[in-house]
Amino acid sequence: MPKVGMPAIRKPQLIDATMEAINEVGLQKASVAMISRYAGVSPAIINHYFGGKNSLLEATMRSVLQQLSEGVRQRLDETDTDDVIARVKAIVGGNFDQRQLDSKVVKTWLAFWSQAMHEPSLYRLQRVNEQRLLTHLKVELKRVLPNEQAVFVAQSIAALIDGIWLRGALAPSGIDGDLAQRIITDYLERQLPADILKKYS
Amino acid sequence: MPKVGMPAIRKPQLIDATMEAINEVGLQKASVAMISRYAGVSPAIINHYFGGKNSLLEATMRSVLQQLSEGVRQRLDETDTDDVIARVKAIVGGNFDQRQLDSKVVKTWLAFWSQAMHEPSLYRLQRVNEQRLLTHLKVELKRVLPNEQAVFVAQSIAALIDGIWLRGALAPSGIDGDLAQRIITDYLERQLPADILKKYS
Amino acid sequence: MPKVGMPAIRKPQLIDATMEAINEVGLQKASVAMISRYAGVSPAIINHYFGGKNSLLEATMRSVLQQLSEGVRQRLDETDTDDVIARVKAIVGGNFDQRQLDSKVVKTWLAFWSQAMHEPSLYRLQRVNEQRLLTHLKVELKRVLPNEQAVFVAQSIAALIDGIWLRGALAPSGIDGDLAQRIITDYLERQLPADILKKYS
Amino acid sequence: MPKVGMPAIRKPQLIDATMEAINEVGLQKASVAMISRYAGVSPAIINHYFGGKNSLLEATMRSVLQQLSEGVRQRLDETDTDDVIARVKAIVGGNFDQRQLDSKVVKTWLAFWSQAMHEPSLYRLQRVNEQRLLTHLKVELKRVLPNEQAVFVAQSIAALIDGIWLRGALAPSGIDGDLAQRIITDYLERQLPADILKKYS
DNA sequence: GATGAATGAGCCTTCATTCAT
DNA sequence: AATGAATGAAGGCTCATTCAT
Repeated sequence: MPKVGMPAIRKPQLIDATMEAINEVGLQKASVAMISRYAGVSPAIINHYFGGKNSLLEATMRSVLQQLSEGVRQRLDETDTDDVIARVKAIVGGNFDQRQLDSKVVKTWLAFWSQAMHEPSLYRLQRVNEQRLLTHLKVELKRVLPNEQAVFVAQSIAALIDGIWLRGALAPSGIDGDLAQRIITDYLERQLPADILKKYS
Repeated sequence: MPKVGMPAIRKPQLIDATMEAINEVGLQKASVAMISRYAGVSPAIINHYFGGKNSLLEATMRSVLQQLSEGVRQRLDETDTDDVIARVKAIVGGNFDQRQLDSKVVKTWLAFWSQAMHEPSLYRLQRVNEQRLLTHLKVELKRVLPNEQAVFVAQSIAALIDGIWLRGALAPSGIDGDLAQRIITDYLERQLPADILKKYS
Repeated sequence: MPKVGMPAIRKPQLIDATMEAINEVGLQKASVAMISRYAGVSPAIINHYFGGKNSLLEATMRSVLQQLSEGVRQRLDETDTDDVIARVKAIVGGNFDQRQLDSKVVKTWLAFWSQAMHEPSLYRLQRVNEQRLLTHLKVELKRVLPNEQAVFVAQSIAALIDGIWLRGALAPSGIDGDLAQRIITDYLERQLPADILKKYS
Repeated sequence: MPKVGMPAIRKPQLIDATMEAINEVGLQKASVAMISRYAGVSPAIINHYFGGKNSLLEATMRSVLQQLSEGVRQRLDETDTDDVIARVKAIVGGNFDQRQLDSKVVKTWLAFWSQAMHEPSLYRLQRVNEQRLLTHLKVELKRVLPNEQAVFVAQSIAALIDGIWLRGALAPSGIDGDLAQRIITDYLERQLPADILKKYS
């Protein structure tokens, strides 16, 4: 009499426990034993559901990325298709969503970022994510800027997002989402031609 | 009389081997055995000279930070004290120095960045470094911008530096130092008042 | 459902293996690897059940002390409450019980005796044991001797017990329990007043 | 230009350092490095002068035994050849000499006692010492007691000496030499025939 | 004589994983 | 489905010893 639907319960539970463990002691010391303890289950469960620690870590990262991706998509959906400034703000806002600023998530992010350089499976996930951010920005900017400048500005904004996030991750005061918006909006406004600016303000 | 002066030879040798190991397999898997193999010495030597793996890692990070710090200082020394734009460029240049872009160094950086969140000793080193970059920038910018804006722009440029560096670290093509200079110079020029700009171009 | 109740099997098994190892090569060289080999299990099992080598050693000592304590208590229980000479003999007998004279146990005892001076946890156990012997003797002797002499005689008998035991531990012929009884009984008879003696013989 | 007479300086210095190390952390943790640190010399010195750690330990034990042996011999030399009670007291006194009660010496003794069971070279030294004490006592006692009783009493006194010493070694208050003399003298007086007793008191 | 350098062996412990139940 | 039992591999570290100087 196997209970049905257990995977749908156990998997998120274990992914959450993984992030908690990483938050507490770092990826390096987040052992299977500790993760399972956080989840309140036996260590063997992890192999049962994920087939190994590596798969669990990959699933955890995938979960974080998905959350980010959805945060951005949602905000874009709620934005006027033509209001470029608002759309960029939506993208920035999605990247500084409250859930993304949780210590647990931030540390998990950073851990995977470092880890990704040595694990092809994580690397691919990371790359897709990086490119998606850039693509989103380029799509919007190309509608109001010459092609070349659009790419240039997109790269800058992507760098600002990651840079502010990274520096905030290390700061004792945490990541300041509002400051991020102010910095990036200011930057964007200085790049847009006067007529576009006037149109949306 | 015994051989003397070995520490001066062994310590840098071991630090270099540490970076090589991190470059190859990541901090997590960079074991004492592997590091000593890269250095061509016995594993016990690490404890002999550093007293433990942790101290070696700390020394390695310290070494990377020092190299960065010196790169910036050198470039600043070669720059006209009054030319703010040139001085900011020097700071940026120091952060994108050829030695800092070496794969070995980049991966070591990132590994420590992630690790720093869970090891107070590394955390402190990292914080000092972060603050130093910000301070350097603020000192220069305050001479040409109102106080509040100077802080704002300094934070932005610091974020751009770290963001471009971080995104480049993950990109297969590596970090593009020239692009960094162009993006940041462009940003700075859009922030400076017209009269200042004219003066230095 | 997993196998259960293993601790009750494994713990005594590991404690016994520890004594065997100490018997064979001494406490100093009794490594976790060797102990687990004697027990026919993997070295990791020791940490699984005891959480470390030190705890296993402490548990081993505790086991020996308990065995001794029970041996004395049993013999006292089987003795007439009023027959002081018989009760002292019971105490001596318990200390020279066959199980306490086994080479394995003797060497373990001696090893811990030496070790106790530098490990507080072992020291406490040892002290309790020492004091218990003395107390047992004093309780009995005070019923037939003036207070001061009772203490004096109790100390002497305790010393005789430990001294005979210690010297026997080192002798190739082992510990001679009968001789111990004769020596101590003779000593006691020479200390007791004539009327008491007559009463119990 | 080798300095001459160095062995005569270094060897006692190292033996003393060994006892200090044993006193501080126990035989088990008294490493060559620590001993040499106590002696203020390089670890290699030990191999130079003793050819290995084991030899140093053996020499240390030999030194302790010699000191004991001399203490007894000296006191016997100062005693009337015919006064049996005084001679036994001399033997006891030698075993509870002030130098033998030093914490450093006591812990060294006990450490070796335990160690002796597993190292033939130490075992032999220990045995010789044990037998010498017994022989000394028997020689004296046979002059005033029937052969069989003399052996019996000698064994008892030897056991008292070792027992009091052992129990005192573990007690926080240390070894009480005076109590030892009182206990043993009392015991002896109760064993001696009345005429002998009268003769020497 | 004396020492710093260097090492190989071994130790305790941790850990991801497998398995019988 | 779930788990306690068990393990082999590996990790960091300590240590006695050797050697060139």
